Amino acid sequence: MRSIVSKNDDFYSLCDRRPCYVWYTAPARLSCDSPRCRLQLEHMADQKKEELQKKLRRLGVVRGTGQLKPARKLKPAPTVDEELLRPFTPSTSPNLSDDDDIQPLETLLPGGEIVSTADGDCFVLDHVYTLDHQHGDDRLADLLDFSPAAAAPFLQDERLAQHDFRDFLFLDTETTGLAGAGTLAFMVGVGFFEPGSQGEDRFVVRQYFLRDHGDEPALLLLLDELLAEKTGFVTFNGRSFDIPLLEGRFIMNRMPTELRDRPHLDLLHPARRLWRHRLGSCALSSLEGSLLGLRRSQDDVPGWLIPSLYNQYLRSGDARELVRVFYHNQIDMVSMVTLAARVTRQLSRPDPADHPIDLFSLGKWQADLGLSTEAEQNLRLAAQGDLPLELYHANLHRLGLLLKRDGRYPEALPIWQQIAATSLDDVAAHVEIAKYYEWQTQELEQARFWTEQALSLVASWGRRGQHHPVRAELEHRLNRLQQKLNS
DNA sequence: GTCCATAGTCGTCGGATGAG
DNA sequence: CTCATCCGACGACTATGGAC
Repeated sequence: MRSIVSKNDDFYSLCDRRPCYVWYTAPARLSCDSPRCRLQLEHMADQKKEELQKKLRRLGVVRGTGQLKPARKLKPAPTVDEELLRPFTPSTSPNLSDDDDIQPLETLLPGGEIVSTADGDCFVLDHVYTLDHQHGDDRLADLLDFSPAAAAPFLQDERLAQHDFRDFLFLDTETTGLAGAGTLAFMVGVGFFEPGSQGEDRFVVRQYFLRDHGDEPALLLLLDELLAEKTGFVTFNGRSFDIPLLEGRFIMNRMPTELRDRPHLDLLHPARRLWRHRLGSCALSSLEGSLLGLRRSQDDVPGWLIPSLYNQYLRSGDARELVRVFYHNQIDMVSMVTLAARVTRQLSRPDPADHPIDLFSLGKWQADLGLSTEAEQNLRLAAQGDLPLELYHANLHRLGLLLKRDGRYPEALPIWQQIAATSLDDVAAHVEIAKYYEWQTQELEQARFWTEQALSLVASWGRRGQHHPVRAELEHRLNRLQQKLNS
């Protein structure tokens, strides 16, 4: 088993730009500004850093390759993993280097079983949720009030309108790294609705797991069987990550696939468009806290730690730490269900009581798609709410543009005037008003007035306004208006 | 009818951002 | 040498309307 593991695994490498350590399971290409690096630094006390530096020197890892000492053999597995795990592990955490107490998977996850296929065996664990299961602020049943059809016009995929969420497979993989040809999905979690014994629906999370790399053909075979029963996917960033990765694995195992061609609701992009303005980060773990009302328990593990836990398991055969990975994957899957409900609800039945920032985000998306009626409604609702000034102006700009494109100039005018009245530096609204008077009503005096107003705004910027391109543009406009007025 | 300036639209590019 | 998507910026192209 050791031969599978590259000698770069569990590698500590020096970050290029600052004297901090980046811990990573592939050749590190991370900068100090990466979130992982910052997080790592947060959790690493100075004392620990020094200890690690000493250890790294002993291991022959130093900055630059010029002065490399021959590295000592890494046998037995160094305890450095432990050091890094400590901030995230309860103090009762088992000692990984204790070879006497290795616990195999089947003992730790009693519900799991080894399933045999024509291509070998694979560990499979099912977890069944009733639909009244509470997850954060929501219940799983909430999703079935909605349809993927709600997302069809927004994602511009009509196939989403033809199926129920019961026809979709929720999917989330845990892998040996972020990307690259050598990355494996050592766990594939799928979730689906199915009728229970009494006819009522339930939600099944099924996790396929590679006890070692040789199990992969069996995993793919079992996954393929399940895929045949379903038509589409719900994922979080699966379009960029999980699906291309799995497709690569199918190809490597000489199995035909059509994963990319399926209807696919990737929740990341709708979530970003709907909530980025209000919530900032739209990582699934952030959305759980800020949107779904969920706090992960102590049993969870941060995503970036997962590849090394798997490597640790491959080396030692001890699956104790992997229990947390199974848990993590399960929660991801269930979060996708309630997140899908939130997304489809927001797209199909926005509530006037929703946060005005969310109504703005939705209205803007609808406006971009040409859904003018709905867009106007939501942008006007948002404008009545309590928006931060910057978004308030962005909201009014989008509304003004919508009305202008619709030829409704007289209705757009008061919108632009509202921006001009409430902003100290919004030249764009002034220019729109000037255009309106010049080209729509030929009130050249008014047009000149608003152009001059805009110019005085730019002048108030001081040195920055002096050479700003908008100034030249405004002066050009003013000259033209002056000529028209003179003739 | 032609010419010109202006405004609006469309395609493209680079930077961010998620996924483990 | 991940990769799909979004977004803002920017240049090229097209449509429009006024002047002659």
